[in-house]
Amino acid sequence: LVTFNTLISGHCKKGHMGDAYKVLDLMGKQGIRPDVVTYSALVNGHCKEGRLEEACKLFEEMKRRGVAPDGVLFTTLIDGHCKEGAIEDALKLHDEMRGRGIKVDVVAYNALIYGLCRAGNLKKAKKFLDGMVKAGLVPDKVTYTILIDGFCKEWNLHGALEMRNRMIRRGINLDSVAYTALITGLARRGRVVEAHSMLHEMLKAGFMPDDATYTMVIDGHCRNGDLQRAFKLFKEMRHSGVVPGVIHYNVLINGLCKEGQTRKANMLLKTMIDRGLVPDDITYNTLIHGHCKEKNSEVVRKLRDEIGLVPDLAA
RNA sequence: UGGUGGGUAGU
Repeated sequence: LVTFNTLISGHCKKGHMGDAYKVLDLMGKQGIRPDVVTYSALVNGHCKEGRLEEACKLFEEMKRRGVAPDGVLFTTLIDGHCKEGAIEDALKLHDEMRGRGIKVDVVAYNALIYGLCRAGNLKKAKKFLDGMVKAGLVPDKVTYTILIDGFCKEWNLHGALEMRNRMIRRGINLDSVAYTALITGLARRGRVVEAHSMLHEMLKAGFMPDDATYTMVIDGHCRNGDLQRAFKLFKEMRHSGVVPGVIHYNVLINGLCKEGQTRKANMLLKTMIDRGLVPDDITYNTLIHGHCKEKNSEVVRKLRDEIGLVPDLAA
């Protein structure tokens, strides 16, 4: 059973649901009945590919077959619904879970808080935070990071910073993900100076900013029209061991385009290709957008012919 | 053996 479950979970994580079902079939032929772990892996796979109906169908099928759902399976479903924006259904699942006497752990609360944040209901998200504490649970760094990010996305930096303080008061240190969530909030708000100093604070605290952290500080400088600092940081980040990736180039190309420096943007595109990076659809859309604004549709055609980039529908 | 957090374009 464990062997089959391991295989099924592997296929589901890769998004190869067809293969997962082949293994399930094989498993049945061996006379082994899928258990709650098998179903969780499959349900998770369907959730991650955005097929909630399939996930729910399996869930119902499992119950019909007399397999009892547990907390992990409920959390999987709750998270799947939250990510599709179906927060009301996620809350119903939460009720069903409690009705069955299944305990709601930190991971389940985190999934719900994430969903509430995505729905823009920060008030209720905070209530759930209080609720989990009252239930005797200890919010962890994921809980707080979700809330920091949630407040940032609502442009409520005050709320985000409050969450950071609550986190620290609980003796939880910010890690690089939490820092980046905050830095993102600051950078998008045009508060790059603070974002940049937070990057230094992070280094002092012993956390290595990673590619995402640098992306946002570089992007912040670009949004401020300060390409000098953006490029300077782009060079500096190598010293932190961060290898420039497609996203970093995309951010810089976008910055150049926004400043009307489309020729330099093209040069940067060539540079990234020379360095062995593969531009993605965002690179192309960014360039097309920039060139169209400059009424350079000829250049767009040239980029397509010379570099062979294919615009997608959005472009 | 299964579940939760951060980054770029357009929309």
